[in-house]
Amino acid sequence: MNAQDFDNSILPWIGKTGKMFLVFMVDKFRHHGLDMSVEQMIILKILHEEDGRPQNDMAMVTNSHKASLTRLIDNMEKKNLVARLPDKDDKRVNRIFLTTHGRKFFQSTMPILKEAVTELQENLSEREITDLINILKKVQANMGLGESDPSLPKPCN
Amino acid sequence: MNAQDFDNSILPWIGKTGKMFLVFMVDKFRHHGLDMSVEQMIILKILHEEDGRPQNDMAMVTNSHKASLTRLIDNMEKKNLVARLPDKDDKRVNRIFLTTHGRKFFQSTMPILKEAVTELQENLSEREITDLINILKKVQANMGLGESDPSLPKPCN
DNA sequence: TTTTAATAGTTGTGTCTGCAACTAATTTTC
DNA sequence: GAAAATTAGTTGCAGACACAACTATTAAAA
Repeated sequence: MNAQDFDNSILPWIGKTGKMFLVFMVDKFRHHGLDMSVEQMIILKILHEEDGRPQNDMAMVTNSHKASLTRLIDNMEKKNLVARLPDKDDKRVNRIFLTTHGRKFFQSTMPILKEAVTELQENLSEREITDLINILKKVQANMGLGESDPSLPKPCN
Repeated sequence: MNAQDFDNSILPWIGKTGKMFLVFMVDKFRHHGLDMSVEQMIILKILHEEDGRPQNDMAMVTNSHKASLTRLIDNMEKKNLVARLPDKDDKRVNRIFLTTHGRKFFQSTMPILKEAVTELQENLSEREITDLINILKKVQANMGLGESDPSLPKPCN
């Protein structure tokens, strides 16, 4: 394993593209005057599709630690984007709901997301887009296998 | 822009793969008993290729804010992986050098990186690997263009 | 040359992240 | 039914991140 092999592998490209993506998105939000992180956007999107999900579900879907979700939801509650409501049947469970403001806010960001998609995919053919997604699915599967190792602490706990 | 369009774009795939990658790498380091973050590994790799780079250079290369580099290098100095040495000609500049321990440590992680590459690329053909890298290059170029907008605060300042 | 501008780096503040340890509630097991 | 194990969530602690404001040094402009 020399430097050449490493640079010709997908590892550094996956890593750098992911990092650049986060910067790209935050810059885009800021440029439109939105005080919004990518993580908060993901939460809004999930709730927009299925409101009232348990907090623990959100941790699973977002590949985050449950403790991270606690703080993220805390901050979003402060901004009046979401609200915690205790589950009626299971008192341990917090269900997260979009507030009216949160729903309106998310809808107002749709044009920005659309703009981001357009810019990201500029100069990419339809074929390249589907190829990229399919290959990334394989890469995700490769990374996901490790989670099934029972000797390791599982994420999202 | 509906949910379907969004999910069929590369945006969520880039984002999720990037996040999974960070978790994957940290888990791998931890599994081998290494207290090491991806960011620290990148710094070690850069210095291994070109020792004594100015701190500001490192911020540019790693797409990080210079303030982030300050703390990252702080932590790596505490672990005796790198050392700051002031530039002789320009007293503003800190040059970062690998310590003997840092160099040895980085070399000991090479097998782990090799293992990570192998796992990431499992079930991927040579063609898919080169395709993925080439498409990601285009995506990076698409994200990089925004940086040239003079009205925006530039990163790495 | 003296003032002004640009550059490198640090520090304060706040967000997102994970891990470990904890509480409270629910299941399982005995 | 009571004890033990599991689950959901919070909190303390710490690493990594960005932005703004700051110091110190160097370069450019007047």
